[in-house]
Amino acid sequence: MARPKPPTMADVAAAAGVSPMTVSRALRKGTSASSETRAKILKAADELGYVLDSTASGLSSRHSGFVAMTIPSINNTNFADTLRGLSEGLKNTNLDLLLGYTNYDIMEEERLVRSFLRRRPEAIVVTGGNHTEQCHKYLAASGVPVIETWDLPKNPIGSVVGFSNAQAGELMARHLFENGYRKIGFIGGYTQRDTRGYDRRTGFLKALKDLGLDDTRVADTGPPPTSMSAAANALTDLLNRYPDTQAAMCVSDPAAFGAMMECHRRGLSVPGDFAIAGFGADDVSSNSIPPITTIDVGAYMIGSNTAQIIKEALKDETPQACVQNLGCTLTVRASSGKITR
Amino acid sequence: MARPKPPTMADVAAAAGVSPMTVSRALRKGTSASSETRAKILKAADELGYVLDSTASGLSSRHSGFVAMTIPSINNTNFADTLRGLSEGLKNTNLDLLLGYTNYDIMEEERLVRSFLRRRPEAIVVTGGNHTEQCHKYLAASGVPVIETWDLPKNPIGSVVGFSNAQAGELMARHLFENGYRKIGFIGGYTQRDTRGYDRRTGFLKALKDLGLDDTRVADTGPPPTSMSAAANALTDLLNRYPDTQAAMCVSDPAAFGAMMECHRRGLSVPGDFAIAGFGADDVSSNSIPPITTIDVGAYMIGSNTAQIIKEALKDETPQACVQNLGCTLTVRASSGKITR
DNA sequence: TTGAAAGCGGTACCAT
DNA sequence: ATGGTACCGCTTTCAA
Repeated sequence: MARPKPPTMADVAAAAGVSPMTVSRALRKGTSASSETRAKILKAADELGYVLDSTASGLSSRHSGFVAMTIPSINNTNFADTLRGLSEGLKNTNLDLLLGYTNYDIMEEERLVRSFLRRRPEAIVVTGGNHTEQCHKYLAASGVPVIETWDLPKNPIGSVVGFSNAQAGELMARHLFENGYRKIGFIGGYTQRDTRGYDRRTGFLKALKDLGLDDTRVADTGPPPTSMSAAANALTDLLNRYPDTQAAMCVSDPAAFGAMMECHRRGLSVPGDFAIAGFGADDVSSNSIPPITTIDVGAYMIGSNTAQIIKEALKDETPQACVQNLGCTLTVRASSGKITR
Repeated sequence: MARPKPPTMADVAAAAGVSPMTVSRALRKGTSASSETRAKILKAADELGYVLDSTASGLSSRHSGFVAMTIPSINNTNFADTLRGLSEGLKNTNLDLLLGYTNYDIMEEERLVRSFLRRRPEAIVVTGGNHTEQCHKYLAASGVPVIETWDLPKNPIGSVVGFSNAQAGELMARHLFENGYRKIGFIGGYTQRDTRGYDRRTGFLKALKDLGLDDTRVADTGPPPTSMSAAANALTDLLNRYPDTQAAMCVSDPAAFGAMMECHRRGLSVPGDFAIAGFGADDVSSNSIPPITTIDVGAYMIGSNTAQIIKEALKDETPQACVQNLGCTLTVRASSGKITR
């Protein structure tokens, strides 16, 4: 492509009648430069349409000025909240936040992490604690602060801001039990591609077993992200196989909504005939009729705490990795009211 | 921070007993290198934990190897679909896709675009056609292919893959009219922050006026993204001010869902007592009860066509900017069934 | 406050 | 197939 070469600092310097070094200083703040010279330089830069090349400045200064973050999906209230927390937490820094999306695929995550690390981010935030072996190696050897989120990995690479997905599942199982349900199923989370959903399911089923209940009432929803209609189909499947099931936890709130709508279409009232619970404190769970019992994981705080860790790490000579288990809380709503049968 | 300096190509070269130049070639494909040497080099690189510095290689080769994309929100099915289309369309290239999110704020977009352009992307994709003056200047002068999406800007900067949001609004107004509704409102889209939502509203109201109807029945929902509960409140507000309103279009499907739930809570059946329509062909609109009439904008295709344009542009000596109006289609569902009163 | 020189870590180009 | 050299565009460092 024979596109015109963008102007360089030398071009600006020539136009302003100063040395490139002076331009470099004038364009940054906190550096010594007479306001007169600076004005002249800014004018020249503007006229030329000059844009600083951070490829070059990064190479020279050894500061890329950005934080990398991988997210599984960009259609998810939860990750959106985490991103907001992180983004707002980094507002008062000079760090840009660049995102890459993995589509819930750890192979894709590996590719993405590799290409991020080549660009030498100041820190890297990943969603989840399950990575390919190679990806784990990359991160561990990267030399930059690594923060794993939304999970509690067994072998943390660096810092962690998360919660136990298994515990979230357990929490919900016990809630349904306490409300009188005994024949309880789980919808979604089969595939190991979404490790966090899988962990929730595992924790949920283990709790059922510990409570002496049947832990085989499971319906799959295909690969994540779980669509509402996939969850609706899974509910049908569950009821076909276990017609006496009284309640189900779904891997996410949108899934729970999909399943609940299927209940309604089948003439089952919720929770009168069938109780539903979700995960994630999504907008849809508080607005649906009935509102859906869910688990709130403090997604925003995951982000803001992560920002804090990054800022500390970049300040410190020898940053300490820290592991934060933020826990999660049950939000009880009408969809899982006490059993009446 | 006194972090250890990562190994460089020279380190790998020394370890493998070859010149840096040979390492450079061995690490790329499609270059001449004996398989024996290459193996030796790869081994050395792996042992040292070497990761190519694309800051440096980009500076030298003048190829950053990434496409930048700005998105307003990462909690939105529509943008997620566009991203998937773009991402899959770029799979067979060596281009990474890096995302930045603007939170529906064109000032934030300006900052983001500036920092993206400093990193010299191979192309830049922006959502929307409304930018700050400065941002427009940056993009126009960037020298890289610019693709504006999800809109039909009056002064395109480069290529465009979008549709007319105003036309989408008009389409829906005419549909409601044809189904017998005469007292019709609009929920959301007040703020100019979300230009696309604003355009839909403007087109909708203009069509009402052209049809000889009252075009003042508007309820605001605050800044985007419009939450379900904000839309529910707006519905209440609309009915308080115009109790005889028969139908409303909402700025998005989640908003429509929120408004519809509010109808149900107030004992209004949909569409019997009040008709609802949305925008965006979101999952929630096809799964809710009743399903919601919406407008499908072919979000995935916006992404895949954009990928195509990028590939063409990077191949060509003199890339041609192209403007694609993909249009949008009405999807009629039960929530806006023919008026019965 | 300003400038000159050196180099950040790679690749293009030209030799061998 | 491999190596040497210049240089990408900027900042660091040192000197004036």
